[in-house]
Amino acid sequence: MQLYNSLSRRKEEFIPVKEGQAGVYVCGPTVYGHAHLGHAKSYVSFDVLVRYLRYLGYATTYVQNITDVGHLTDDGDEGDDKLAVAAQKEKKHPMALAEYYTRSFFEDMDQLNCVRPDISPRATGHITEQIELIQTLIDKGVAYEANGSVYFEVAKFEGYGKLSGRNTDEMISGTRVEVSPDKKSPTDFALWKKAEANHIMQWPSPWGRGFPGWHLECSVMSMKYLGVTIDIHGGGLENKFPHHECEIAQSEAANEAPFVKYWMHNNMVTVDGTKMGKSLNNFITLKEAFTGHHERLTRAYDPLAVRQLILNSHYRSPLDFSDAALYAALSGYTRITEAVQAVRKALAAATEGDLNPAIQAQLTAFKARFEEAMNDDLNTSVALSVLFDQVRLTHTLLSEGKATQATLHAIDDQFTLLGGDVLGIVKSSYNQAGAGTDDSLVDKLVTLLIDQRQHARKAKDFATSDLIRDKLAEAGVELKDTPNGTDWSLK
RNA sequence: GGCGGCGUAGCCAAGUGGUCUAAGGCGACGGUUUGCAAAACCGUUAUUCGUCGGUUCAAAUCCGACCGCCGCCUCCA
Repeated sequence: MQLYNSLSRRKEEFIPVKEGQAGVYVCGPTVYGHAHLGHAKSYVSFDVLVRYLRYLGYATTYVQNITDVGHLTDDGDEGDDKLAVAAQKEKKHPMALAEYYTRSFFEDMDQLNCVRPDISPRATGHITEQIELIQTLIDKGVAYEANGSVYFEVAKFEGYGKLSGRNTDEMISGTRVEVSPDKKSPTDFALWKKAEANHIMQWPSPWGRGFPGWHLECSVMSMKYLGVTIDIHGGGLENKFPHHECEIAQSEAANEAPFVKYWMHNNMVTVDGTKMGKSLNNFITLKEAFTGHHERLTRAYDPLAVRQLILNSHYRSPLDFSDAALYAALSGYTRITEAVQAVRKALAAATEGDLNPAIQAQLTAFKARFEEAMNDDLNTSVALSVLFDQVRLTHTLLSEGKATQATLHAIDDQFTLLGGDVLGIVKSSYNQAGAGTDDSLVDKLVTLLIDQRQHARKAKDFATSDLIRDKLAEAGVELKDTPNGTDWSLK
């Protein structure tokens, strides 16, 4: 598999540190608010990476941190802790706030059908390790204590800037924030920050009470769970600098070994063509997208339609969310879903017999094209197009009505494998009533009305049958007449 | 100001030197099917890839200029 490595700026063959194994670390959320569309793009993209690595047979360990301390409102090391600020606003303890939004995050990611990371380490759970790493860096002479805080001395680390393509001179001249007098150089960054007395989140350390700098947690936790050199480190493009640059500096200075083999960065999300900002009134959380409670959305969107929209473009391309784009993705998603449901329904009534070799050959060709696309730096857009080709094949085959159980099984298995296991947009099972309800009363009433409509149709009383269909449609129940009877689904 | 990216049909989007008179999805239109629909299937929908110029036997793909948009350097995945 070829992956684009942000460090080398080109596609490279993926060769893990340990044969047959893959260690993936992805920068997780800072849990001070509900997850939004930007989080969705990032975590769906890396979810597909992890799923595909597993599909290829790599024993994959997926680590994604939860940042619950240290991420400042200002990367110049001068702002307040984001969690502390939000906690004060919501009148909650920072840990309560972190817990609340961590749960919210997992809920949303589950909705998007992202596999849970194997380990979701919290920054606050690794204070000891962070202090140890700081001490190592001081001992090696690349970090210094000043007035209760500890800074990393960038000038002592030769490779600083190799990921983001910046040099320190430019950075100094471009500095826009006021520089702390404690720093030897404006480019130095905080490893440990001295806490004021009123700061709730603080821990004892050899340098007095304080809290860790934001960049440190990723170095410490990736090292702890994946080793000194990890295979893949993923994150958003906006974190390339300074966050990832600082991670490299800390980790490589401490371990004297390469930190990451493959750096992967996903591109950003815009909404209606402009960047998503809290102040721009175009900030859409996932919960808002799933419920439709946002002025820019005309309806609620199935979480997997959001997933489909994300997979429709490449992870390294920017993605513009709009109601129209979401709607288009929903239509496409529905088409795939209905094809899968149709196969499974037909399967129950299919005759026994051999697997149709012509169909088998087409499925094999689809699979090869799918893998070729995914092997090329996770080209999900092309992978998805293969799925649509399989949808067409499926409908054509079903309309002939001659497919054997073995043939339909093969189709279903491939939908489940490629569309389900890898892309995560095909479910292993769907509710009986299509769009789905487990309310048996609704089921009975709709069935009753469908029966009444059938009587009217047989009697050529189309005025009545159409009235029933129209009224049901108004109530959100859509009817479809098929050769085998009438299907219904909730819209 | 510094660094990076993007501009492909009505919309989303893949393709980054020849197989491109450019995947796929959505939408629209025509047809088959249907009592009528819906769904499905078939067909049509970019001789052209922001503009101009250059390199090359050959460019959407490489180079240059220009125009437009976006991101990072401060909040944000």
